[in-house]
Amino acid sequence: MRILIVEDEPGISNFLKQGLEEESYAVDIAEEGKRGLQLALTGDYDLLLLDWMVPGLSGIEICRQFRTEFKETPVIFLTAKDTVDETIFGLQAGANDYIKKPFNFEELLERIKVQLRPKSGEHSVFELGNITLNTATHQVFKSEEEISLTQKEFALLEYLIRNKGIVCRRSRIIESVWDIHFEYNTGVIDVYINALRKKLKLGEDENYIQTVRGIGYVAKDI
Amino acid sequence: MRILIVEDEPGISNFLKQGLEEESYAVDIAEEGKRGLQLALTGDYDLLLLDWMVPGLSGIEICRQFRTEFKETPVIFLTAKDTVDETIFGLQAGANDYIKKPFNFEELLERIKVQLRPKSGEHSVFELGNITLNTATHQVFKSEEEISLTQKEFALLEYLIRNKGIVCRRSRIIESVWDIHFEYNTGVIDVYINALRKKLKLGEDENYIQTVRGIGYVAKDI
DNA sequence: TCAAATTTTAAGCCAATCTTAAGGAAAACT
DNA sequence: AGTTTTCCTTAAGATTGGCTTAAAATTTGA
Repeated sequence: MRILIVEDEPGISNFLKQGLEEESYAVDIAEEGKRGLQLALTGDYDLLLLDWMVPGLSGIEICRQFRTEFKETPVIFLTAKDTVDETIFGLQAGANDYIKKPFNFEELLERIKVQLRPKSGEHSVFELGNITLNTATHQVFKSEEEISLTQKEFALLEYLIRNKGIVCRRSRIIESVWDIHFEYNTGVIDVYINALRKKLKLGEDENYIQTVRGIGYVAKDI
Repeated sequence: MRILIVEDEPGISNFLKQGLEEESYAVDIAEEGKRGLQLALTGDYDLLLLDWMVPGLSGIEICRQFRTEFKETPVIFLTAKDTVDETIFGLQAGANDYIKKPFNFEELLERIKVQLRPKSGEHSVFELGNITLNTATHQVFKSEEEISLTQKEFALLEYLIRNKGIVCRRSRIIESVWDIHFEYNTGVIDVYINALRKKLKLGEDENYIQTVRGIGYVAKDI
């Protein structure tokens, strides 16, 4: 996996280069905007790390021009700015994620992994036992039969299936599916799990959505 | 791992408590500053989450006084304020990190893990003989077989494994796993040790959980 | 704008889990 | 050996948390 860093502070870029190379990424550095864009367009990278402010061309501008050519390659911003406005601005420019300086390297690494994950073979079709979920067409089938799910039902099922085999904690589910971060003294999850099990007509031997008492739920092929 | 939250808004603190407990931290809450400081100084916590503004004593002041006694224990500020000045002020008071409200629980969790990493050893997978315990997925395996444990069973096993080779006193166990600080004339530990041994089907030659008469228990790979 | 579909809240019920308690077994001490 | 202490084991009561349902709130679509 090849990563391009566009960053004018040698301290930061070298630190990143070393750390990422230890994780066996191939890393190039550009210290100036135009050079950065040139490399980005010609260098066949799998991911871009752009500083918000670089001499020559701003990270934003690099991202925008880069996006006209490469639609899929993920871009992560490193930024000292943290107002919501500018974040949104950055994301509109086509960035996939951003991370605030000073940042934690582990965290950056996690975000890089998240961005690279799709490339290393993510399909839009997921399976769970005899259930098929297609995120592209937004359809769910059980064996041959199509199951009609509402948005939330679909989102919940998708979350569980994407994390197949991993116990999903309630707090995570409520954050990821409902985007609620505080005060969740709510029973929505239960209601939707119930709806899913019902609509999917999970029989005795089809316990694909198991509850883990006190923690949450887990999807299993059994 | 024991965490103290000093926060006067019950909505936030309860949300945090629940979320963190699902991640198997032992959580106490103080809603008022002086009480918070008192607990912090006496409670043997591994990490403090301090709200910037709490009635009684400000988070800053709690942090400063706490630091005169405990140099190592990490402190994270929860703050609605986000100006650089105040952040620096907070960090000078001895905080290890700060996070702005409204924050994302995942992010907070990451930061907590970063702070606790040196102590906890970074990994979420622990081993004891042929037993594997994964705190991230909340699963336990013996050889290939998955063993289903309840919350308390899991917490107890985790505590013992994290302290592998170290004899764990009953009083410590009851503090860390049950969050009981006084009055431990109770037989719960015995009951749960018994349940663990049973569920893990520990045979003659698999005495991974040994009792130390008069003191407590110790986990050993043998 | 009104009706229908979806989402969320709330409450009672039930089952899993947690805790207590008590009798028996094993170890340590006299 | 007898006594005492500590631990193991079991079972029953208390508690918690999840399931289910129905109704209220919200959103969507005609």
